[in-house]
Amino acid sequence: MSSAPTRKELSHERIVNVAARAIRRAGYRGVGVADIMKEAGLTHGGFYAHFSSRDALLVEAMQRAGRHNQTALSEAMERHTAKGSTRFAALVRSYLHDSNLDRPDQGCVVAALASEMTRQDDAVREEARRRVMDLVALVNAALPAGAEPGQAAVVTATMVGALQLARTLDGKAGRALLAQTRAALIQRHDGLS
Amino acid sequence: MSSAPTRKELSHERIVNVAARAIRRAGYRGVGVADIMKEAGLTHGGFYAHFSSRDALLVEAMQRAGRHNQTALSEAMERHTAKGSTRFAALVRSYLHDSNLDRPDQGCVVAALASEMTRQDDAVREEARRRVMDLVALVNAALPAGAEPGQAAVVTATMVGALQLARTLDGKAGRALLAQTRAALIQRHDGLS
DNA sequence: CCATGCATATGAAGGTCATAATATTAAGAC
DNA sequence: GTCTTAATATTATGACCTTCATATGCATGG
Repeated sequence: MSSAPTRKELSHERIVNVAARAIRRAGYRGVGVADIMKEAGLTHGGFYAHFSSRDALLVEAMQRAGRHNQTALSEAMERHTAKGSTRFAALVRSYLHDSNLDRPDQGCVVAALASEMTRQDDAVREEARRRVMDLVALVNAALPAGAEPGQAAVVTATMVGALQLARTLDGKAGRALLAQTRAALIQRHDGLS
Repeated sequence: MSSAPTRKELSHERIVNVAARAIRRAGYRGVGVADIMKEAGLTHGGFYAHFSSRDALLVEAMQRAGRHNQTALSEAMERHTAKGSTRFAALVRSYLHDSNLDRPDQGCVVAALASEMTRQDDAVREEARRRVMDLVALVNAALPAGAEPGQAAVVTATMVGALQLARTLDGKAGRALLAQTRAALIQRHDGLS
């Protein structure tokens, strides 16, 4: 299975990776099947040899995006804890980094799609729920020991909301909002800066 | 102007009110011109006698929804401060009330559309920015005197994110997240309760 | 009270773009 | 060299935004 990826599996991977970026950049409905296939170097005709429906692709794309987010945040935590920062501060600084303002296609999939999630049908919605729960779990694991239960959900909501509002406001105001949110979260849950 | 509304003005009002609910329920792209006109008791043909484009309607609809939100929150604050609650606690309890889980078309327009705002073109995006700024201003006015500058933005982000995440999670988990967020915000910024 | 004229709404149609399905061609394995 | 896999090209079907010619209805003046 993993030893020799067939040509079809390689194409499948490419399509999913392209879609994982596309939905974060343009939303669930922002990019069509034809565009995604084209960006993956294929034509749209063969799409249904890979996925049973457009929604099936969306589910895989969200999964892929979520996995990328988790590894990126985990790596950021490893990197900065080595430099004396706490895991939580590293998480907050990475999640709310200014670079995420311009590149939603590489940022958190939950923040990129949150307000559209409730409008998808069952399979996509279910995957969206998992993405939210995984993100809360990651935040919870990064919180200093002894934090009250439920704080992880509140922190997650704050980060998701802040990223969205900062993207809606223009550059300067957006960066200010991100900075305020970073400072508030780190001060509140870490004590130190 | 305001003394005798013409027939056209009445129709216009109906269309905008319908659209203000529709975009919060289904998203910017979720409902077509024909659907909105139908729900307003008209046919889609005459749409462009009222609005120069679909986007022009979206701008007015967001404005309308925002105004409704502001008055609803203001009224909730008036009502509950009379019963001994602080303005801020009343705001948080109203914004994050459980009833908003099932009725996004009556809740905050920012929470309903935040992740889609960055993908609209100029006019709609500009109005979206105003909606965010107005919401932050409302929160700021409700914060106890002496709050640090910038706290309003963080509180707003928390409320917006919490409502979105709670809607994505199912009923029970969603209500739990809302409750945790209400408690955290009120305890943090009010001291009491 | 009726007729006239403008304001307003109707319903059909054009054009674009989307998902989905199918037939055909190209490529690779045994 | 045949057989299977995979991608291409084409088509069917249907939404949706927008425009336009036509019809309707309300208000105002005679």
